Amino acid sequence: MREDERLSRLFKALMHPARAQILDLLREGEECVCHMEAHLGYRQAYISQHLAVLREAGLIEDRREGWNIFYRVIEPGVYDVLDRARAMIGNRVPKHAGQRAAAVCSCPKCNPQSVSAEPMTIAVERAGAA
Amino acid sequence: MREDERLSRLFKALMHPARAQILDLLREGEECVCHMEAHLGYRQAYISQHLAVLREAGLIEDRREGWNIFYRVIEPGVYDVLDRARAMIGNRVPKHAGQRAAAVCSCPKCNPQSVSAEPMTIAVERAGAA
DNA sequence: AAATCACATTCAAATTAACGAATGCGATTA
DNA sequence: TAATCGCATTCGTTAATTTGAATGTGATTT
Repeated sequence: MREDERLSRLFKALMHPARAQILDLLREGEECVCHMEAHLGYRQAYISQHLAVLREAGLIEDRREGWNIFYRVIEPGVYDVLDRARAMIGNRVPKHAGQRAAAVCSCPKCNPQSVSAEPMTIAVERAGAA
Repeated sequence: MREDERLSRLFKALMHPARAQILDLLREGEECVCHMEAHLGYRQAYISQHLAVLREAGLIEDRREGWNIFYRVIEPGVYDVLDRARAMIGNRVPKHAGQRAAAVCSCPKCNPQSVSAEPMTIAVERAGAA
């Protein structure tokens, strides 16, 4: 693949706001899909589609662990690109918008105590439950 | 315009190889359209279309001088983005592919001696000319 | 083996980008 | 003012991207 094609493919991957959000979410390390779903507020299939674009662009790779699939950025240099771009347009780099609203997904990383925590139902249970 | 929209617009502008070439050609300073046409080998209208995209993305601005219109990069920070991107994918930054093949266009910058040089006909004139 | 969980893929419709061809336009010269 | 120069814009067609909806898949539990 030629130089300009690789460059084009990189920018094409960074072009979409949802994909930039996903990459920002992966700044601190690998995350599962349910984590992105919970923190970004997109539908699961929608996220999976953008993950496929990022994967085919060679930016991320995945690892399965039981039910969950964890994604991580292959080359941290993407963050240099993202940060320079934000600096150019005069924006701050997001302090990974997640962090709060913890344990909203059921992956073992978000719920270290109970290896197989309850499904994504949190405090708000069915109104008429016991 | 929101942050993510501005970021998206920037990457969308950098996405196309021809536009990256144009920006690389403007590293050393302003150039006229005929210069890009001569050095990049694209048709004039094609270049103008990409210049319009770059202009609407807020990356370049133009200045008229007689017959020629000179373009320049507004925010040099784009080169930080381009260079980081190339570094990430393991490519060198192009040493502005122009420079040689000088004076192939008729703009006063390429032909400082004769303010209004002959049109783009170079050595190869009409076969049957005097 | 059947059901379930987390996630991926396919399909189709709508939007947008790319690009060639043709034409328009402002400034300059004759 | 008519012709020319350098460049911009519009138009139409083709290709790519986006996004929702539906469905498929591998690992796990029962």
